[in-house]
Amino acid sequence: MSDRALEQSLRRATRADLSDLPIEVAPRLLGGEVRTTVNGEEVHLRITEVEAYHGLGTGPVVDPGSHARMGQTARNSTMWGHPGHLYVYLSHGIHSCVNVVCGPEGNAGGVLLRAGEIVAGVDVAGARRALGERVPPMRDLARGPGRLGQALGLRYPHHDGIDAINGVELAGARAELWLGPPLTDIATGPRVGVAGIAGTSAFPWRFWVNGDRTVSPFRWGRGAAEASALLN
DNA sequence: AGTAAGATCCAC
DNA sequence: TGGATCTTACTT
Repeated sequence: MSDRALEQSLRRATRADLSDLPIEVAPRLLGGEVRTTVNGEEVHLRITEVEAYHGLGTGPVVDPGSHARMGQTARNSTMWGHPGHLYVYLSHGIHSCVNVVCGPEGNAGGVLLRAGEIVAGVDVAGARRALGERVPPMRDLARGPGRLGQALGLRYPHHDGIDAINGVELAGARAELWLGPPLTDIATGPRVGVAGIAGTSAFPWRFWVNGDRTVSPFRWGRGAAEASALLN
């Protein structure tokens, strides 16, 4: 299928698409797109890698790796908001990472967008990602959650909570979420950089497009390799 | 009030 | 492999 035909098979996500548990919604986002317009500059990102995060009481098992594991706080309150809003948080004091809020209304949950391919607005994304003179190669423009957030132009705290269903402007930005037909070749595994048991195969809540070059490399979280060895 | 760790990235 | 950089949440 041509890129144009593929693009035309996409449709705007609805709230209903995102009202199931994060582990159910996460694989549905693969092959879809996030489109942002920030300060008049538009970028389209094809999603190739995601991770599901639950909240306290969301789903049949507690997720010890989620920001929402301890209940609602000022930082994570967006995770309790409407499905289709974006939870943007600051990682390591530097990187703005983007989640799609999902799950039954009133429950916390989200899907972290970990990597993707820039399919429109490559120049804009490249300029945002450039460090000095050096512009990263195409493959690395949105490979990893920090890079992805930067490429899309979404930043903490200004854009935390932005509505990607209705495309409501917030702090000079608009965001849209588009979904495609279900993909058949999806891989799963432990989440990247998540500490302890939550970062092991006991929580195979990372989903990616099998064989896609833009998927980020795997890395154990603190204590996760040790915990994984004990699982046997 | 102090501190440790964090859903990361980049250069050495 | 370690430094950047800062917020959050837990400890004293």
